[in-house]
Order: sequence, then structure tokens, then C-alpha cells
Amino acid sequence: MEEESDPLCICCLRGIMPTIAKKWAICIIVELGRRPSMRFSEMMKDCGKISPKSLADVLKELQNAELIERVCYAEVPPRVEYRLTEHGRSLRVAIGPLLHWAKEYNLLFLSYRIPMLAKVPDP
Amino acid sequence: MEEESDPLCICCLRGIMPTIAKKWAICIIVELGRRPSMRFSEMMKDCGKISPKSLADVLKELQNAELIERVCYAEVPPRVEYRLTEHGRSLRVAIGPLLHWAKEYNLLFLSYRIPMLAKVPDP
DNA sequence: CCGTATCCAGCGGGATACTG
DNA sequence: CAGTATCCCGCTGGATACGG
Repeated sequence: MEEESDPLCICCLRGIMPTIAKKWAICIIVELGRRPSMRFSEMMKDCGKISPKSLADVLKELQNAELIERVCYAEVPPRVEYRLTEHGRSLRVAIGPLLHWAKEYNLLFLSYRIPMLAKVPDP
Repeated sequence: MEEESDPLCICCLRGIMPTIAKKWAICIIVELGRRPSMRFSEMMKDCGKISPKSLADVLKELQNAELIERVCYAEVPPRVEYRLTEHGRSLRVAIGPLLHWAKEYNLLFLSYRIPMLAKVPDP
């Protein structure tokens, strides 16, 4: 594998970045990985302050990318469940190191430079 | 380490995502990691089709986040070099799995669903 | 309950011309 | 060479109200 000498191909990210860079995409991928499935209203609560439109938008994009799948049960009241696909699960694994890095970075960076994290009120 | 049971903390990404999700940020981080340093004009060529304003913008943001550093030599004509900081290098390592995943994802996804990658003309 | 329909503000980012 | 100064467009994403 010559990937070792040049493992980082940028162009590969061009396709997926517009999707996973969306504000709530990673959040959904990660939260969804914690449970077997989640419902719409559940995400509205657990993902922070997101509007139904924004959530619907990002869910649709994640479906198109086949990172999540939508399972619709014909009941009254209607019930819809979302779950990670195989792609979604592997993505969740792939961003693990990034999340871990971010945690450490925040600690180090915050130790001598505050303003950066001022962007993160996290109510 | 209880990180094993719940390694994925979303809030950690809130601080850095707005920076690294910028269109050219990852590209710069990766390219910069290939050489000891790069100059402005060099990036203009090697990063694809980017305008000087966009490049200046993202470089400034990466400096603020202390992922890259700017070294200015008092010469005529002026010479400025950019290089990764320690944070930048560790980030580059952390996104390795994501890039590798993206490569594989493109192959698998492309095999039965073309439109997604139509977004990537890559001239 | 699970969304859709509208409307709208902010900003990311490209094109272009110009400067120290 | 290494940017800055403008201008402008399109997309993201929030607020709100409504529908099956």
C-alpha cells in the first residue's frame, strides 16, 4: 500500500464534506450511534436547539448519502425511526480520532487562549 | 478511561468545526503537512482554484486557531512562509482515518449511486 | 407525531482590481 | 510577492405557522 507514503487525498473529501460539515450532521451521526434508533422528536430534544426545518433538511441529506436510513411504521399516530447504515457506522468510527483530538485541543488551547472557545456557549 | 464507553463528545467539535469545515482548511492542513513550509503563491497553485481573498481569509482563521504559523522574512521582494504548528500536525493525524474512510466510501457509494459524486467535477 | 411551507438574515466564498 | 478592497451571489439555517 503506497497509501502509507501519501495517505491523505484531499479530493476524496470533496464529495462528503458538504454533507458532514453541516451544522448538525456529526451530532446526529454520533447520537444515533449510541442507540439502535431514534425518532424525530427525540433528536429535536437531544441535539440541542435545532429547528424542525433544519433537522428535516439534514436528515434528508444524510439519507441521500446513505449514512442513515429512515424506517417508517404505518401506525396511528405515525412512528418513524432513524438509524445508522453500515456507511454511517463506519463514518462514526472514522471521526473518533478527530473528536478525541478536538477534546484535547480544547483543553490545551483554552489553557492560554480563551476567546476561541467563547463561540461555544452550549446552553 | 471511560472514554471507551462514550468516546464521542459532540460539544468538543463545536469550537473547531467552523474552522476546519471551511472549504479549503483541510486542504491547506494536509498540503502543508507534506512540506516543511509553503508560500502564499504556492498554495494558490497547489490547492486548486481558490481566490486570494478566500485563501487569505482561511489562513487568518487557521492562524487564530494556532493550527498554522506565519513566518515573515524582511526581504525584497517580501517572503512569507506558512507551516503547521504542533496542533496542526496532530490534527492532520487525527483526520487521517476520515480521509481514508472518504476514499473507501466514494468507491462503495459510487458503485451503485452516481449522482452524489457529480458534485465533484475537480477540473 | 412528523414533518412541510414560507420567509428571511448572515456569511462563506468567488471575481476582479488594486497596493506596499 | 503577498496580500487588501469591493462587490455580489447563493446557500445555510433559524423562526414561525400550518398540514396529514
